[in-house]
Amino acid sequence: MTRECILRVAIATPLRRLFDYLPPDSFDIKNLHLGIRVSVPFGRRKEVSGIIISIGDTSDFPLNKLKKINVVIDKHPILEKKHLNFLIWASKYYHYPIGEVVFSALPTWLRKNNAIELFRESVWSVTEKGIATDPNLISKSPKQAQILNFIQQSQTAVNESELNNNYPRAKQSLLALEKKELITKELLDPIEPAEKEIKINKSPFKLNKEQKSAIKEILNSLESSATFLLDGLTGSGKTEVYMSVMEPVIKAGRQCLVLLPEIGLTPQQIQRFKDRFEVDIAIQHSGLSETERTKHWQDAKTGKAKIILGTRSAVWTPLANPGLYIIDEEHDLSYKQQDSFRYSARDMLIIRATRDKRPAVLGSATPSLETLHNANKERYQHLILPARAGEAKPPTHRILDVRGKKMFGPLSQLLVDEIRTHLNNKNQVLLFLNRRGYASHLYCHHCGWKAECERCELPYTYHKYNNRMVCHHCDSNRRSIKHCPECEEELLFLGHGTERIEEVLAELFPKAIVARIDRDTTRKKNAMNEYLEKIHSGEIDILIGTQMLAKGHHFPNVTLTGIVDADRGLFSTDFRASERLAQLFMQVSGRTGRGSKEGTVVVQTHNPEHPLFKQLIEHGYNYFSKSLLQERKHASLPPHAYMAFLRAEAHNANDAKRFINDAIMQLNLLTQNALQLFGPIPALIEKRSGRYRYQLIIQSSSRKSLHSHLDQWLDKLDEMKTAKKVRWSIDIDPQDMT
DNA sequence: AGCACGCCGACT
DNA sequence: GTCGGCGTGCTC
Repeated sequence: MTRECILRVAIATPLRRLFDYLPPDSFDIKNLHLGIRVSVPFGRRKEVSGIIISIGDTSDFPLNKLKKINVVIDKHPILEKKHLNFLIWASKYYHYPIGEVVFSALPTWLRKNNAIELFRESVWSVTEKGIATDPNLISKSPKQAQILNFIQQSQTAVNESELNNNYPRAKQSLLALEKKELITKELLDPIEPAEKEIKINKSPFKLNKEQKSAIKEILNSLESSATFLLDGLTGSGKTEVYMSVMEPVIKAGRQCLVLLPEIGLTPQQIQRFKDRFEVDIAIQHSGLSETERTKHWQDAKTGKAKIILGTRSAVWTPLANPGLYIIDEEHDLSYKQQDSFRYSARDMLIIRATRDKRPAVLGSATPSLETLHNANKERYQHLILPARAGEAKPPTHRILDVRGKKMFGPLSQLLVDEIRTHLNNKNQVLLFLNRRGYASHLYCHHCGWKAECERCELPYTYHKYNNRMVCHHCDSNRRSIKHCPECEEELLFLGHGTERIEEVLAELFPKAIVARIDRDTTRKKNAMNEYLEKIHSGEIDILIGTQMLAKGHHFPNVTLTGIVDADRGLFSTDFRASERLAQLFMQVSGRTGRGSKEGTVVVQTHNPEHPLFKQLIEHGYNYFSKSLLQERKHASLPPHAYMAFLRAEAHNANDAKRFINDAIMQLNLLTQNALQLFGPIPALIEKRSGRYRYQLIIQSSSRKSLHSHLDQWLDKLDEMKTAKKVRWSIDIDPQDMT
């Protein structure tokens, strides 16, 4: 019997399985390795890219029906075995199709069929015709003229990345010039550059005792897979600890993967790392061009880059020589992908570190309950940084009971008086309201008509600056109306947004310079940075902001922070709402006051007796989180239980409900009712973009029993008739009920 | 997800 | 008569 060579290939398709292929004719089997990309025929498609996941000599599929691989694309694995195994693990853990997972770990450029093995940088030089051409004669296109001039002036060929840095979106102009035969392109050989000398600059800060001892603890574990929770307020010097630990790791030739929240990966933050470490830094950022991203990805894979800095998806970047894994603000929601492949970058980072026998450091001032639970169980080492001596004093908190008090729109008389005092003392004020726009509802007092988004059946938010009604759930918007379409009476506003505060302040404090910072005012590219500069220079008196202002920034001249509406989220049906509110409360409180200036945080509420405020203010986040963990324990909720959601959406609510009910039946058959099931329950926002959404909560006290039957169950779901009418997905360790 | 096959409505 | 609508079925 001849031994067949069967290649099991992952293909980017929603099917949760591998596909078996035969090697191409007259191909030396020795050159086939795991992690190599191949082009294969797939269904009716002739050329689809896949990655070899395993090689064997048997197939469950009839041998005579196996197809042959068209072309082997790579000589060397594009994903190393170790990394591939990690991806396979992730695919199994999240019960998500292996092909999708494996391909999501590649930069888009390499996901496609014929991409070359190593990214080769383009260099441009002038042709003879180009030398003879006066750039000023290309008068129609000033940009082309500038670029041609630049290349002419250069002694040698110019790197495309340099041109891109000097001239944003230079590519088009380059191609145009190439077409005119004025310049020509060459591809640089991917020569391994001589190992760059590692230069690390001194920290401008002096470390305190706690920082030093935290650094020592982590450094003692560099060869182990210990996980650390670095627990410290903003301004307690977490980043200094990260950098101090990175230093010896990089000196030893190892790499550091650093994850930051989506809004934390700012140019300033990147610069901080660049100032300290003069080494290759690979940045994984959505703002980068595809070629740059591919280049950074490859620098990480070859080990050239010593630091990999990125948001959620950077957790999939391959590393040649991992040394340390860091995740800042580990509680941040942006680390959980909320669609398609719903992974948690924090959890994946810890798994990677463990598999690599390298330490992971999770930083946060307001750790998630999951992480605190693990720290309490001593699975993680809890390192606490107190606020810096001589720096920010903890702010004073005050609850403003606004029941029955005079209101100026969203602001109470009490708050207005506070603002006035602080402005008179030449200090800045920050007002926090997590709602954009002018009014959250637009309704008719006469007949009760409400302006609603038809697709979501939720009220439109009125935005005054552009006179539009915007659905904050699906982003659809339309021109606003003044009069009721039913009875022609004038429409009224209900509920306040940041725009409204701006308006009220303009009346009450006509001389104060007010800046409103939300997604509407920072849409333009550099707007946020311009605002930040003005705030730091003291040009601005009052800042109004949404969530955007709650994280990452620090405003030393702000002495008063007002939480305008603390009541929202106090009584939500989502069991995580109070955790979130507490985190937000702490984050907002941590924005202010440094040095001599003391900060005050005031909270406007109609529920001054609520234990959340009392516990947070009197005992702090740590104490509060302990009592939350107790509650979760009594209620058997995460982290004291393990959860998965089956989510389904359909145009017809009954289709979604019927699907969930069928799914429940199937699961109970498989597990003999061993799992706790709750459903079908409508999603927090039941209808979104025209689809009704229902979910099934699957819960168990054991992770193993939760996962053990899911694969079989999902196969059953694929076959169900009712599944055809819905879009469904599985969410492991779900983070919110939306 | 793609992609093709297939069976019914309004048009060059 | 055909172009094209999106239901259904399949992918080694």
